[in-house]
Amino acid sequence: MAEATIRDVARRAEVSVASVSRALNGLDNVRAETREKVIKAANELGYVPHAGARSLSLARAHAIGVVLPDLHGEFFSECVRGMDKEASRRGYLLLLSNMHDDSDQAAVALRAMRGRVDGLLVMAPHIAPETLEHAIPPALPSVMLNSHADLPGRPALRFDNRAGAEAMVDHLVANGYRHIVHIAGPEGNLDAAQRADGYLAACARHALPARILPGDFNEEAGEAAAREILASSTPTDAVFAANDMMAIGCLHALRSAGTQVPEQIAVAGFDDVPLARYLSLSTIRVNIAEMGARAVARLIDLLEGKDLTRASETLPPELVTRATTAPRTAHPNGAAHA
Amino acid sequence: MAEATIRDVARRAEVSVASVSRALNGLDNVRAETREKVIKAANELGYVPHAGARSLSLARAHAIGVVLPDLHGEFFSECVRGMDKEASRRGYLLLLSNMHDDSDQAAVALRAMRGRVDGLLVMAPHIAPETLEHAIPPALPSVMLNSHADLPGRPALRFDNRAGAEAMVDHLVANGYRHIVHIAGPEGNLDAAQRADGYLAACARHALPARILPGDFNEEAGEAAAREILASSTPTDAVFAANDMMAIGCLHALRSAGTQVPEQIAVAGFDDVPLARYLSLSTIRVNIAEMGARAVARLIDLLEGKDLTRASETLPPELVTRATTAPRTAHPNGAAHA
DNA sequence: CAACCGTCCGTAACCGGTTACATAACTCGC
DNA sequence: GCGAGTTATGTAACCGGTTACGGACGGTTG
Repeated sequence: MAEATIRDVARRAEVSVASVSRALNGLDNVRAETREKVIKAANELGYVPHAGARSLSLARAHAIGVVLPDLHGEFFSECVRGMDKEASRRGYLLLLSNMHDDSDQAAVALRAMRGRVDGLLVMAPHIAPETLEHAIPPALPSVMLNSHADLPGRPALRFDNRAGAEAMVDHLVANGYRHIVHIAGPEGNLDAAQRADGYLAACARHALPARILPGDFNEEAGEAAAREILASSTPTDAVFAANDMMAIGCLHALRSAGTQVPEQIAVAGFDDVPLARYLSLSTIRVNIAEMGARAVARLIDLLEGKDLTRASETLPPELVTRATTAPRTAHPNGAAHA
Repeated sequence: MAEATIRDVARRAEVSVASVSRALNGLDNVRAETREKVIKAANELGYVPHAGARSLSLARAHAIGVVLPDLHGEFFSECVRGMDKEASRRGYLLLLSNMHDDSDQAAVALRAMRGRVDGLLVMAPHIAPETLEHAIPPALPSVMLNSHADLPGRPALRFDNRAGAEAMVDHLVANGYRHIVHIAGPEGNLDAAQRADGYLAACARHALPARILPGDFNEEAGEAAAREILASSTPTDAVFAANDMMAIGCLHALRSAGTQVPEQIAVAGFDDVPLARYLSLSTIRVNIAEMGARAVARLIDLLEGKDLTRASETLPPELVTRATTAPRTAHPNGAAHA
């Protein structure tokens, strides 16, 4: 019942464990005949090496740990998909762990990785850098994603949220919108804060009034914001939500209330989730899959000694203009499909 | 630089490694004073146990391996999310590995799990059962998801694709549609085959003509099918795609061509991806997250000796009716938003 | 005081691999 | 026929934990 070990193979092939190891790992100091005996025995026993034992003696697990917060829908899958693609291309496995919003739990998740992975990918926009630094086993190489500040020795990859938000405001202004409301993301979330900053900066630059409504990255927050906007007396001709899900909630709520989008109020989001395309929602593309893949690539380079810079990277944002922010002056009636 | 080991802690606390192990694992045969010394030393050194070594001597990794095929978008994230939720609740980590369509690669992925995980979750609707059985390390408990046939000793969880497809056809018929075309999934895919079966069975039951167009689960296939339908002289009043993405592709292509949905042609899908709700697409809900969570629960029960039945489960499908299959007779013009 | 018991702790074996080092066997040159 | 050099192989230590086993110690009992 129990799986065969290297010693079982050695016994059956009538050689030593060292020879089995050498033969199966393709070292060249093994007689061809011996190698064949070993391979035959291994096949007969259905021997599969015990990766745990292997990584213990090699001090190499060929796995990388991924610690992510609770991500909204597609974001999560895209991120993991990008990571997995690069990881499997380079022969690594991904060990996944969700850290929920609590920082103690995060510490537990991070510690659980010790001794099973060669390095860590950590996305924790909601955890203070000192807390994080303390929670990550110090000798584990790691790459941070969307983290607050740089941790010493740990490269970070992040999106230029601020530039993205500014680009969107610029776009809205260029298309004739002047009263732009921002629906913010959750308090304490770095992405959310940077997007709000970019919005404020751009408004200031254009000498436009700024108005921020609270939100939490969920669709319902977008709906609530729409109600608020419709009920309020402040004039509003565009809504820029800190993420697509809120923009979508807002879009639906506005349309359900009979408001024409974009004729009366334009709507824009951030992230470019697949849904956005179907709803013709203008947004800022955040290629999270690529970020994941790059993070893995950086980490593996680091592990294999190929990355000596340890520099952080900022990925440029990309403005995606669709029908929900069509130019204010010209608005053909039914140009709403992808 | 290197991480502290249990021996470092023992040295600093001036006790033996055995005491350190006992103290840190909460065994009761340790004097309170000793335990404190150990904890103090461990904290000072920032000691984190090496999970790999631990699992080697305990023969328990507290991790479960997940081997999935290339899943389309949200399906993947939902599945992993459900698994992760249950796994982290019960103190297990998830080791992820994509197996692409190739069965050799699948074997590699499965073997790489040996010695790292206590059990396996395998979704492989495209791999022959014998091949699979041969590829899974025999002593690894595992739960199959959507697999072809039952493997001995390995419980399987699957959706009742056939019943779901029948339910959708029944619904279309009840709503007055008579010329229903099915867009099939990829050749050799079990889900696809069962859905097609259900479609054929229901058509036969209603004495309706059946017509199947080829597809591959991607949006483009849905678009191609739409063109085919529009170009063909065969009358068609409803399209039932084997998954939502194809239905969505078809829906867009039909609308772009000026066809009214559902007035001229109804469209239905399968899966109920989040997008479906926004597009008011009728579909069969496949609660993949719950399936993932259940699979994890079953596997852990198996690992901990709580599940003795090893029985397979079939999860019932759920029909979700929305605007794209509204009754044929009454079709209010603009009832298309969620 | 000896016998006995319980508690706490340390030594060393073990999990399943890899590999440094020692050794054996074999070739080659002289 | 012998030493040097090369190559294939085996022995045992090691990776970092856990734990069976036994010893030391102190307290109780007869």
